[in-house]
Amino acid sequence: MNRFVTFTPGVYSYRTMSAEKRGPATVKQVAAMAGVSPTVVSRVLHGKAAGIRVSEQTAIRVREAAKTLGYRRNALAGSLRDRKTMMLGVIHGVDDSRARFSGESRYFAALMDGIVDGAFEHGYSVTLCPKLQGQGIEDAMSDGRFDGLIWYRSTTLPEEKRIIQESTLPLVVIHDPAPAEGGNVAGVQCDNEQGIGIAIDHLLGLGHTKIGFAIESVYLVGEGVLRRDAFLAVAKRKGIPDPENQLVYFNSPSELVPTIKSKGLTAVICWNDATAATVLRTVQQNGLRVPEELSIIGFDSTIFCDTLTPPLTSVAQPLETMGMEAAKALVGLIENPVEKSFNIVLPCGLDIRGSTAKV
Amino acid sequence: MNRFVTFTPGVYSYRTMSAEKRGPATVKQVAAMAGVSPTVVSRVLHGKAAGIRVSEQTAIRVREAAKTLGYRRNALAGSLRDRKTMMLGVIHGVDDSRARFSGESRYFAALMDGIVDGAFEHGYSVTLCPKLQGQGIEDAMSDGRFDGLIWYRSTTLPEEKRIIQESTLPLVVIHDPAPAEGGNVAGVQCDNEQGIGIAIDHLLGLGHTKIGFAIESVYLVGEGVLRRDAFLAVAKRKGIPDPENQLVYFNSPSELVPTIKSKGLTAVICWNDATAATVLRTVQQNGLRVPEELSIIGFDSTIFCDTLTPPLTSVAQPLETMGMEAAKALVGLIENPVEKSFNIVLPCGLDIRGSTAKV
DNA sequence: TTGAAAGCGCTAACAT
DNA sequence: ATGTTAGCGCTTTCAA
Repeated sequence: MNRFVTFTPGVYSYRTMSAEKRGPATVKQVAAMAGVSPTVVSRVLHGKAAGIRVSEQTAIRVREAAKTLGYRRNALAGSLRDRKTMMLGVIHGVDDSRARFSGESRYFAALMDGIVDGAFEHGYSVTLCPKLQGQGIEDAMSDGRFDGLIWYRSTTLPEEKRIIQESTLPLVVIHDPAPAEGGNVAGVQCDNEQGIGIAIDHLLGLGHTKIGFAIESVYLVGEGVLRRDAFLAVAKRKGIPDPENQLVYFNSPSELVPTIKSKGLTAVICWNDATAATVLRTVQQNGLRVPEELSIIGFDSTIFCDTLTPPLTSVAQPLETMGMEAAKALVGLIENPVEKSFNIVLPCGLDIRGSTAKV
Repeated sequence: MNRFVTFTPGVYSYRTMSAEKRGPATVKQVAAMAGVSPTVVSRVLHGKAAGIRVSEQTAIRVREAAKTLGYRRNALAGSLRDRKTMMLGVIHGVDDSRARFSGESRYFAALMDGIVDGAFEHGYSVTLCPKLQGQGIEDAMSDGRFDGLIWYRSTTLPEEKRIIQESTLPLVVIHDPAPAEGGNVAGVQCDNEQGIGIAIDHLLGLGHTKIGFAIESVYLVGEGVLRRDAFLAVAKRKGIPDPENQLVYFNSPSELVPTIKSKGLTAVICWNDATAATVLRTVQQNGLRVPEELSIIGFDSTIFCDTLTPPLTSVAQPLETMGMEAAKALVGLIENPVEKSFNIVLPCGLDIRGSTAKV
């Protein structure tokens, strides 16, 4: 029995198919109206130009029917069949809350601008997934909705490492390096060492030699450790004597001024802007003038650098570029899977504001 | 013939089904392993507690098989069948380019924070759709991927009005009112009249009576018109004489100072922050001191208000709230469609900075 | 309590 | 050049 009851050539009984269909017309309906099979409709409307093999006459009838019926391709059905959704998922849990676009830090906003630009350029949509709503990352990884995932994270839990390694989906991790094991994962990071390097160069150029690196002990994980190690490596390379002794670890701001004075520092690089703001406020409260008596450099160049007095000189991550590269790398992994994971490391800039001066 | 070759009870020959399956296991595979039909698996794993009707024994076997196989529900397949995706689309074309998260204006960033919070709260994901990549809004409306759409727009083309009216999908328009005709559409706007109202009250409180409203002629469309009309209405209501004559339309900044002086204005409300910045710069260049000789108020309270000298007093839209309300309204329309369109109008605040002072 | 069948909309593979 | 079949993974009848 012919399932397409309306196929009798020339007889357009498509109206009988389903008087009250919600939503847009389907290939089946267009086929009925044009008096052809759904296959032909699919070929005319979506087939790659190469192997269409449909008579021009038929094609015209099909296109007309499609137009009349207001046909739109159902992307969901196509995706299910082709296992291709043209959607990238962004997981953006940071600790226990989601990253925010607005607020003190332009971090996530700039990153997303890059991601979206990169994705759109290749025709992919970008979806923000609720991480904490029962939809864990492992669900997002395997519920079929995404061709690939971007994971913006600031901490590395062991549990997460495992998930990343076992991912079956192309994955880009922003901030952390991709795990050495496991394929089809890319990492995108800024070059902490180079970033600390330009900060130190800037200070050396201003005549400083007693340059410290400040970080709350509690932040000695993840990025904090990376930047501290970067400081040690670069300082050593630049010939700064005994950099280990220039480290300013602290638990409470009250420890800052004594430590800075006892080490005789004239400049402090802080592991991020928030810490720099703390240092700035604290030393000022203790009567030290910035930048006259102490130069301070932050890291991240968040938007509130401008709101401090004096405005904070800070190392700037190329956030938008990082987002863009992440999206591009992900599209690459999707379209050309690779065996080995790899990392993309991007150079930082230095936004010189008012918190640094000649010694 | 039994399609489920492995159904012989107790015989777990699921391995024969498909030795090399990419991606996660399916209900079929779990069924084979547990020695039941896919129907039962679906019922155990996803069925609403009410009508499950499966023996506890079987249920346990199914759950174990699911765990062993690492089963994950394929959201795509479910969505296709149920016509429910739990995804909201965000169209954010502004003129010819997409809205940006970072940059001078926190506009879109704050809006998105609200949208995402609102959506996540109800378990919906949020997808940013490329508007200009051949995927017009009409495609997004009917490709089956979204349960509803949020359209963030700053201009109103007639063509777009038509699309909105004819939308078959629940739709929320941010910025413009929902068209009177056509159902299941909501509009979200800030209360321009109330916003202008608090600006005027602030100025009246400072002793000003010669209060103008400035806008480039070219912006006398959409929101610009709404705010001008709001100014006229409020000014009239507050008893400011002849408000029509306090309007400062201009094509070039050079027209500003002569107009302001000829009208004898002591304060100017500008239709948005960018225009306010132009007015500020121009009058200062002409030797007028702000706020001593002229008070200036902007509209939108964008982040660069703080970077001007003096910092700009400005009417603030409740952007995050607007986004949140938009998402909630959309979820409402999805889950409980309404016949008539409606609008949500939210009150503005006034961020008082340094550009206003006693007359 | 459990299973078979059917179909969401699409298209590649295989006829004709 | 065009049509039939089958199946992506899921779940809701309906039947046993």
